[in-house]
Amino acid sequence: MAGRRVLVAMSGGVDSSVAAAVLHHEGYEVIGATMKLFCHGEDLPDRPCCSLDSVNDARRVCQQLGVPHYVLNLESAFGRDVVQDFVDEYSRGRTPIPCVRCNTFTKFRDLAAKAEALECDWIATGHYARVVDGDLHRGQDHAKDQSYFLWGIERAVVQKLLLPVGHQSKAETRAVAHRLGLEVIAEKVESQDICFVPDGDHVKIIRRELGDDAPSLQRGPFVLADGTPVGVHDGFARYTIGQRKGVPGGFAMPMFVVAIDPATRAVVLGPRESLLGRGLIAKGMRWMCAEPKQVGDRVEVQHRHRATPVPAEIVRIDGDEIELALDAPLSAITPGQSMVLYDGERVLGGGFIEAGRREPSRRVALPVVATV
RNA sequence: UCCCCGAUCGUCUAAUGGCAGGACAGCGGCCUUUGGAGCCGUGAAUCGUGGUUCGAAUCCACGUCGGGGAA
Repeated sequence: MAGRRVLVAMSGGVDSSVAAAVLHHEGYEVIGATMKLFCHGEDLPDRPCCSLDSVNDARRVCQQLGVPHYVLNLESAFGRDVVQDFVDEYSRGRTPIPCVRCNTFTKFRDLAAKAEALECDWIATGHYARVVDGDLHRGQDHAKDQSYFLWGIERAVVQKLLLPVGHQSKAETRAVAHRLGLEVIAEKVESQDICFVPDGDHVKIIRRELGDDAPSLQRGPFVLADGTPVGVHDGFARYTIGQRKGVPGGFAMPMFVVAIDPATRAVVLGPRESLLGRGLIAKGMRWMCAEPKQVGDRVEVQHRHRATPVPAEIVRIDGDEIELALDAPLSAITPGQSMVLYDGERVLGGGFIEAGRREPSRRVALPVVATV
């Protein structure tokens, strides 16, 4: 093992604080770093992460450990890579996944670069995932596993990644926090919602960035698959595939959002069965494993956080685009969301969902190339 | 300004003289470091005014609103 200097990304929450404390006690030379990603107004209620209070909590933990603490300003890059993408995706009728982009670009690229600059040998976070033999694995506690959000990390960065809480449950993490005397943060509530959306109202962010006349915020029709209008909505950015809330009632069965068409601003509704897909196409595919899989290989696909992965076969790879044939149907395959490929516990890679297919995707018979 | 038909929770509907029920939407909670989904719980209606009846969403009269109708 090379050096023992580690940059710990500290949000001020329990998990990353425990990560820092554990590494410190194990003899690592810990440097705490809190990222400043955006600027809220002053009078926002206390939030579990990314607020001024959180920066203070992270600093206090570092003071208690007797390690340095830095606040790194990554606001402009975060604004471009995460916030801008967030509003762009909604404008295109897709559903963004900011946590993945934040991990991919902000935490494990930009912050990793800072670690490099600080001559750190390692980078650590409080994520519930594990690094095993250079591969990223699910967190030991599957109920808390966060590997779904981490598929975009470069393999080279994974080699330098330490995830001290990945082998334990949340309850154990809290217990460790108490044992190590981190009473300041031991019982902080879980962070939830998107960190840069203060009150869970993502429409506000879109309005702030694009103005009141953004097309995705204008009224538009609810239609059935055959085009029959069945109501009016207040902006397709308020909807995502598989959504039931905010859909007009009066049908014999529950109706869900099946598609969003930004051109006509139509939100298409259908019954639960119409959400099922047997094929999946993703772009921006990144392989995290040492040897990328090939057409014909079998993998397990997870198409949303906390979904049960299904077995699938890779039927097509074109550059960073991949197409999968699913053994079992998945519900609500949503453009813009992540799909992550696993081999059991091991994360193989992931990409952004481009489309789902009703019928199973099939492998195109490859033309036989003359053998040498 | 004559005649028909219709009007029940936000929506679609059930109850045809006997406790106004259901589904979806809404709201609250659980779950969750995206958005959703799911689970549990919960508020919500007989167009109005009279009349008949032990009892009216239901029958009668008038009115209001909506749809239809060849002096």
